[in-house]
Amino acid sequence: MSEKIKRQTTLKQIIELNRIGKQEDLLNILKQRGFNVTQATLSRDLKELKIGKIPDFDYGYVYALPNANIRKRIKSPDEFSNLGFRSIDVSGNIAVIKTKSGYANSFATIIDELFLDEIIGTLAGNDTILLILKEGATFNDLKRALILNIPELQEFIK
Amino acid sequence: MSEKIKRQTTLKQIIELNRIGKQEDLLNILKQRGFNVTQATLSRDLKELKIGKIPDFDYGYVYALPNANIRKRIKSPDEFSNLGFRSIDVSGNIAVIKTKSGYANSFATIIDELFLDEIIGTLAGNDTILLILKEGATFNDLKRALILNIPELQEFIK
DNA sequence: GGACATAATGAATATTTATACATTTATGAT
DNA sequence: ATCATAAATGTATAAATATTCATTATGTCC
Repeated sequence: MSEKIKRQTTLKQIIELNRIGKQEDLLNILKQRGFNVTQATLSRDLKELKIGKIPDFDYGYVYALPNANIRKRIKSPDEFSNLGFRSIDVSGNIAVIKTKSGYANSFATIIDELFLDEIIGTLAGNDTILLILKEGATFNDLKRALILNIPELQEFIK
Repeated sequence: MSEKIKRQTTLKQIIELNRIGKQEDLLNILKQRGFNVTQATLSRDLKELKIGKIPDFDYGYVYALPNANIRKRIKSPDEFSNLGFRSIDVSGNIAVIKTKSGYANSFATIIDELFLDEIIGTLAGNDTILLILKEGATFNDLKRALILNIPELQEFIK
């Protein structure tokens, strides 16, 4: 897993478990965990992860994960171990994911529930999923978003 | 209703209907509507209303209502039980219609039978329909045709 | 009405955060 | 490998926003 992905995964954990109000605090925690980056990088990470800042009753403002991610962490961690993922390719604004026979639907459901901005719709057959990309979204955007949300895919996507 | 409540109500409306990235823009819109306040007051309003700022795909960051408020504006489930229509989006030459679970097929059949010039084919899954647009047909062409034939859709397509 | 308390607001400022620019590092293609 | 391209990051700074402090409005109790 690339350093960036590791850091962003850690970041999600931190924000999930704490109420943090400024990037400076996040930086310190990251530092404790061995990630030495600057505020600028952190700011970019937060943007990529779609982490927002919302008013909190007790504290002023705190960082919060987007709904999609919050939902995702309810799922059992090993749910992804048997996704049946085979490959992903893209042509124009359509991405095609191949899965093991019969796995397309369940995999597509998982993707649906991520509510990714990059995807405007999915369609699953038996072992094939079509992802219709949003206008302007690139293959790389999609891949990054998928890996961000399903880190297990990292090794299968290049 | 006190001036403050009026202003905050207006504020929620504005944020619900627009993608706005900074308080300055909000201030201008408020001004147009007769509310003359400063950025400081606006900042306090946003905090009271628990309005946060979240990353958006196209724009950088946009203000967003807390989840509780967002859910309110979702139409009652039975609103168009006859069709199950949820939303329509387009990317390139493909339009994607989302329906309630299980409704895609019947809705697609209805569309098929309209024999619209703008559509060269449809494909339905469980809750998603793909419409392949004819070369040269725009999203607006499609929307116009759909509304013309299924007036009930009028209010859900903008 | 006047006196007191509380809420609302503005002006100025400190804090926080995004981003332009430059540089380095990784990734692909031939 | 070598070149070309894109991605990742740091530095410095601009942009955006929360807050401090002072002032004005809005009650409410007598």
